[in-house]
Amino acid sequence: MALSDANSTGPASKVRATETAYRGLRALIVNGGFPAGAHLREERVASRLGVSRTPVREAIRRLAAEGWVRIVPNQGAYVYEWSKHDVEEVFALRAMLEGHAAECAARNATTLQIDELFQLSQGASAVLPAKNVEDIERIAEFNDRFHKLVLEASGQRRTAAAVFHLVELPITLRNFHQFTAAEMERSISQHHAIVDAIAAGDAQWAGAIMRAHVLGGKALFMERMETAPTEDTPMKNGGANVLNTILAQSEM
Amino acid sequence: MALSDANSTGPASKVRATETAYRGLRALIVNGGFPAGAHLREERVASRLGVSRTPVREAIRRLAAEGWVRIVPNQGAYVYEWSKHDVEEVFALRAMLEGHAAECAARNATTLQIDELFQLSQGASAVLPAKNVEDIERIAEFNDRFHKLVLEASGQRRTAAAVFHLVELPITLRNFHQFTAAEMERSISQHHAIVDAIAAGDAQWAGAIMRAHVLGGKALFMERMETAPTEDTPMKNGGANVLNTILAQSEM
DNA sequence: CGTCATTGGATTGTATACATATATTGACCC
DNA sequence: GGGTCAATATATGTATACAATCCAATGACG
Repeated sequence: MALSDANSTGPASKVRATETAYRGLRALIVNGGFPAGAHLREERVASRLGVSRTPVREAIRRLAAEGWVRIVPNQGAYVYEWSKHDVEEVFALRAMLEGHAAECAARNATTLQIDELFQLSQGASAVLPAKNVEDIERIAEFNDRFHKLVLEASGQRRTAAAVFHLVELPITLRNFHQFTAAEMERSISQHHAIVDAIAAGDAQWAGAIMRAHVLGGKALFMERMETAPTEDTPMKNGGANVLNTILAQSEM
Repeated sequence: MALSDANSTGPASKVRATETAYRGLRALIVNGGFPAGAHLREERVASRLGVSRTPVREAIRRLAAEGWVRIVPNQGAYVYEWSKHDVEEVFALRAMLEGHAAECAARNATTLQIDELFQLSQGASAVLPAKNVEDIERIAEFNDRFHKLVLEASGQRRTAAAVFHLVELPITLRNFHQFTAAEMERSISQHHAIVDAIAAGDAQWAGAIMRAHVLGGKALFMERMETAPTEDTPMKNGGANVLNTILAQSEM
């Protein structure tokens, strides 16, 4: 989907080339254009994305900071592969960091922010029951903004940055597509509870729910993971990183 | 100190320019060459460090990812200032992340790693009581390697990266210089306890001590902070960022 | 006199050319 | 025939030239 744009050889419409490079390269990694372990030749990537090496270099550095690729000095960048262990680590970190953020938000959030959180969780509820893909997209959007806003309301700039870093706006949102109706409902109801806790100023409560919420997402994610890979993907080049694909099929 | 090298206009010896740019620019920020809020003009920085704009750009991106500067598209980078709030956030994050890492290390550490941890904490003890600056440097070195090794032994790659990110190898080590003999002894004895806990495979214990250890460092740090700034530094340009100076007078 | 459009300077964004380091391949020697 | 060394090719690291963008100052118009 988003790939069609990234692969186009023509000049990248009118947006900034560095953004084109970043999104395009990440899409290529996620969708298997560059499989795990692949050596990212700058020029090759550049021509493939229709930009020059400079923005590609910046994109690679950024992806390295976010943990997608590994840079070897004077040798280049190689794409990391996501093991089950990596996924577990990411969820554990998110539970810690977002839980902490929720605690801080319970102490620091402004009434305006609380109100917006309320409206976001209400907005998601209003869509239920989701009937089509469009509905799901809307819920995902609400979900996305909700988590972002909690991080913002925490006033913990570095915590927020660390979470973004981890897997820029990751999993919870992105695998919403695979949620069942019941799972979706539960997730949204947890959002309501988080708002309540923050509004009440109860830090412990807010943190506990958020941690449970994230770890709940992890459970669902791991469930899906068991079935997807280890099938006919010989871990070589073939069908790309199924795992990566699940992780961030974002691209706007 | 390290500034003399960073300010030299001559060609940066023979090492990589990108590294020169990164270290030099960070040193300039830390030591007040660019005060908080300053606009980092790429060309100006480049000429000041004796390299071209390209490595400077990479350095800026890297510093942005680490939270030292803020990038505004099409406008440039501005150095962040470290408020008391920031310091508290960083210590809170470190307590969480390093505590978590200690827990994982208690589960995953190899006997070899445990042995090395033991030797590192023993090595620091052997230096006590510290008589001169050189002794303190050696203890700081042991301390540094100890914390790094715990992160490595945790097997949590991303957690380790996040901690590095936070304030690349930060505070604990750097303000060792200001510790009293008693404080130093206590810190090292806590290292011993951490090794014991990891060796025993007791995750909860290891995590608890590590958290206490980091937060103890925070208390000492905040104590020193009260006295240093808010004196005659009108928060403008004057005597640089005292806070930043304390935070990372690393350089090597 | 205040507000808005225009123009000029300065700065970032991007592309490309050049320098340097690494990996590979082939030849030569053992 | 295998191993080592050297030469070459390829890729990254760095510098610089050019384009697009933004900010500020200035002048015109209401």
